[in-house]
Amino acid sequence: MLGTKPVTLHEDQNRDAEMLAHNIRTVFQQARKRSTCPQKLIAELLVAQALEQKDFSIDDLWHQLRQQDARLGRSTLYRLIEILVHEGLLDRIDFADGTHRYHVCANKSHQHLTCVHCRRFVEVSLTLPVEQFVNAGVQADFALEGFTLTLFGRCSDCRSQ
Amino acid sequence: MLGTKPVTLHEDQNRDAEMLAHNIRTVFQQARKRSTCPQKLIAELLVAQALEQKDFSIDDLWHQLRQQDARLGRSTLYRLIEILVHEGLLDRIDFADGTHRYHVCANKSHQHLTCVHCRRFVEVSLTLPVEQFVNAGVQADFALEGFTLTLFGRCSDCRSQ
DNA sequence: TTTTCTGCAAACGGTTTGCATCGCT
DNA sequence: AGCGATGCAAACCGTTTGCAGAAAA
Repeated sequence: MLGTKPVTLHEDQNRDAEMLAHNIRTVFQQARKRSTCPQKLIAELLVAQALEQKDFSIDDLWHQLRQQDARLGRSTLYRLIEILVHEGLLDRIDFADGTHRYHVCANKSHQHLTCVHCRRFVEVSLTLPVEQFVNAGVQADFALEGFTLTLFGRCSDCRSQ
Repeated sequence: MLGTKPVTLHEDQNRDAEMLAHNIRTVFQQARKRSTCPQKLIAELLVAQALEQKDFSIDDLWHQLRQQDARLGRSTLYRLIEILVHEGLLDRIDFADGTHRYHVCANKSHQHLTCVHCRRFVEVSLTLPVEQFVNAGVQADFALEGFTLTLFGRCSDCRSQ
């Protein structure tokens, strides 16, 4: 497996990472009047998370951030994360038990496949009958603004247990 | 508007209500060894909610139940609701801000249209490319067990504000 | 220096838990 | 009578808030 990936993959990843970093910085600048150390640390950490395609809880982030700055407060993290979620850079997945995890948005589709057992999830890309959605909105007298599709299943690891 | 509905509608509603009441009773009997007053009150209330096609929070239920039995405890309500959610008779809709409301399941599709402003929601029935979902599951090595589709929009009341 | 943002600690709100009591069976 | 379910109150846990102090501009 290793070595079979073309070199351009790394270049693409770098480009994506730079773009994401830029987007995060921009959103922070729009929302706040001063750029600070916590903002920088969070942006860096999220870029790393995005590269690894990992999802995370607030607590995960906080523990990692603490390793860089032991004084960074939970409330700051909540405040900054809220901004990013609101601006659509982070996506929040709610689980049936009321917990939730975040991940960096690769695109705006919000289509996920999540494991009902270990809760890991992957993004999927499906072709959906969006017109039908809009029609359903019209019939119920709703102006449609978006949608979320979550597929539930059991991943191979959790099936074999 | 009133009086235009055919008589059969009422008959259907009664039939649905009886079926639902029966289902709830059955689920309680499976899960618990004794049938009690709180179980009965909750079953009755849920049937009423289903007929009115209303969604509700735990707190809504609790306040209504209190009117019938002032001693009914919150924890009992949580415990019994959990059983019904687990058995699929109640569906829980999570909102982006971490709150959630419940409603009695009309079917197993879990397709909703929710207002981003007032959070009211209606059930919709769409024809979705389920095969595609299964394929996506196969590709990610997940055994698909179900899915949830939520459409977000703004209802007419909230648009005019 | 001014004003914004942060970190702390306390408050908050919904949910769960331990336990004595109630009430089905 | 026996034991399962309930009601109460306290614990819990993730999140939010108020405020004094730190640090951008």
